[in-house]
Amino acid sequence: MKSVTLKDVAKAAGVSYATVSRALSGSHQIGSDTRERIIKLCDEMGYTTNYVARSMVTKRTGLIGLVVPSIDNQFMSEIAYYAEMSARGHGFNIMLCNSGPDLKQEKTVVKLLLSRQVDGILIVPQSPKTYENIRAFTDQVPTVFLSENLRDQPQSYVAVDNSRGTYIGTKYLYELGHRDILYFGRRHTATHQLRAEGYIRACHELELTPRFFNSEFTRSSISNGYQLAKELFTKPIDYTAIFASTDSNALGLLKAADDARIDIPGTLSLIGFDNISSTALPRIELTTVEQPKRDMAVQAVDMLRDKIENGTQGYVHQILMPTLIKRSTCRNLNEA
Amino acid sequence: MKSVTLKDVAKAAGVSYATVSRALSGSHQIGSDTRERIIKLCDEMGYTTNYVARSMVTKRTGLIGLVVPSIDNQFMSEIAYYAEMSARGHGFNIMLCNSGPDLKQEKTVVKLLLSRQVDGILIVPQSPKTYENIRAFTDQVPTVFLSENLRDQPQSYVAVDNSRGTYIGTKYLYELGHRDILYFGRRHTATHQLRAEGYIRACHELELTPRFFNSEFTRSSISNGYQLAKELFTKPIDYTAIFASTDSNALGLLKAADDARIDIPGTLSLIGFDNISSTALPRIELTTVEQPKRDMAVQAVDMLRDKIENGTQGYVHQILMPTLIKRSTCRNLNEA
DNA sequence: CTGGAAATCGTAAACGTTTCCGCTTTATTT
DNA sequence: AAATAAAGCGGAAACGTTTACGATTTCCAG
Repeated sequence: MKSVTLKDVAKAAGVSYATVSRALSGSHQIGSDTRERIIKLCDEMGYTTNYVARSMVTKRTGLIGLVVPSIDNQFMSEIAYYAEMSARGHGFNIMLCNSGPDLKQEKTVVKLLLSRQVDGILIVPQSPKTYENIRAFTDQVPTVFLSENLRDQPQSYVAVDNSRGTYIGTKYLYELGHRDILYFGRRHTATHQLRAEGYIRACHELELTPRFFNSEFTRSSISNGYQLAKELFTKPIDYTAIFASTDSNALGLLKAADDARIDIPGTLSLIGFDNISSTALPRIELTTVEQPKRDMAVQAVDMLRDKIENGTQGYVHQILMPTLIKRSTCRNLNEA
Repeated sequence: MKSVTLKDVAKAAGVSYATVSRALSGSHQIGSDTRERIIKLCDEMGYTTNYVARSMVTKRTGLIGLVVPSIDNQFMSEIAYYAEMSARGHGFNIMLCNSGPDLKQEKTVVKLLLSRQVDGILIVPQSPKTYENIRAFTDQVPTVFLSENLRDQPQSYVAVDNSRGTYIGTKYLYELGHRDILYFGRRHTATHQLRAEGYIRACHELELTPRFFNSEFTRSSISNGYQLAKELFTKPIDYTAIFASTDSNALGLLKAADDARIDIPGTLSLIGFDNISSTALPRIELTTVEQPKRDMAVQAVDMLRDKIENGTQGYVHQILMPTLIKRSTCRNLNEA
């Protein structure tokens, strides 16, 4: 269990431990012959540098805190995957925290991460209130958000262009011949306001009348979508397509549609938003608008690295383009 | 950016910084009046203890390395969720690493975690070779595996009883009237050998003849399952049920069955293994054998905590019971 | 009133690095 | 050949804690 330290290899090499440190760090304050000798000795003795001791003096841990509402969520786990890969490629490690359902826990974990001396924090906010919830800490450590929920806040974030996502989605439905499109799902957070906005904008351009069926749910989940759709389908269906605010909602609606024997896409077309991996599954094949999760993650860590390594001040809003993923839940009315 | 240290609050309180440390740590070596005064002062000044400095002296980081092949994988992200929750509840934080597709990267991240001075490692191996791949490190830090791949190795692990899982699954199919059951998928890793074993054992008990359709794939994925099933369905179907070695394989087979217009469960019943969350989706509703991911995760961190905090030597194999999740892909032949 | 135990607090060492400073030795310049 | 620069290395401080040890004070029993 006792690991070998700089002192140990210094003694073995007959040099001071400062020299060993220099040999490892690639400093040019050292002769190339002694460097090689020391490096060889190091892995002979199985030396590995102690990051926590290094952190003590360098004031940098090489740690990035990743806080997500819950990692068992396809969107977040994909983000986490790419973020970790990219971060590690640049010498950073990820400390993972679930911020859980309530703001208290979210605050707790970012406090914890500060105690852990992380160099930066990557956070997908659990609610629009997240910003004020952790505002006290965001000036203590570089932070970038993964959400468009903070439009008017002096915080860095990267996100898809939510508005454009719904915009291109409804345009696509229009091209397919749909003239009565219902927007289904959440509307009351900033992100979802933007999505609704893009839908409205497209409607106006195409001279369609926007129609909403809203939920008061604070969380998009399949079961919430299911419940809401159950309610929706008690009423007559006087529309040919539905734009669901999230894939989860769309999946819930799909289930309710099956219950009600409503054929999708036969009698009703459906499009979602996010392109979580479940949407590609057989028998689902949901047409949807993709959030470029990979790009989001790597751009977020790039942004964070810039803040950390260059001490960049100020904030930047990085908006990524959504793309349409055409699958099997939208019917082309023109080919009738 | 400059944070307040023990010294700062000591100066403000007019005591030595050892006293402040004692006040925070709940030591009895201090008067209750001064303790309260100091504690109040601490959060007035916004003091938070520096974990890396503490780690220097205590030789404990309170960090657990979690290495998974890839976190964007429903099984692993669920494990990660419960592991993080449980770990944090006990004062530990999770350092997340994707071990990627190759053994080299797995070894690299484990080495990295050692440098990071983690107190323990939780690892879901990416291959049966993982054990020898990282054997050099497992005696340097408490390690527990999340896999039944190491039966004969002196390593701690927690896993489902894979053999029992397929055993109860095929018994269930039998009860439903199935007499010709094909086992579909992988067979050549220890885990999958065990699954095949349970199937064979049940077959013998029930006087059925075990039949296999094997893949040489080293990884269970939907697309691999799809390809394999494509091949399978070129031949005549002289069985009434299929036991897929993993849910992923089952999902791929489902797609191939749809392609081939084979009705599931109408003409063919299907059962999977793992109960990844996708299996519960509408239009999928896969009957499957569940791995108790939550229990696995918390038991794994319990085991790890025991090793860390009590220095427990030796190894323990914790086998958890699988449960059958009855959904909609198995037809009851008795109700014909 | 006194002796000693208990309570409270300060001093200092230690953890394993990195890095500044200065010393010696070698190489370069005029 | 002498003066100067540069290269290579050691010494020591510093990072912010915890904790063993020792010193001082308080308190109560005898």
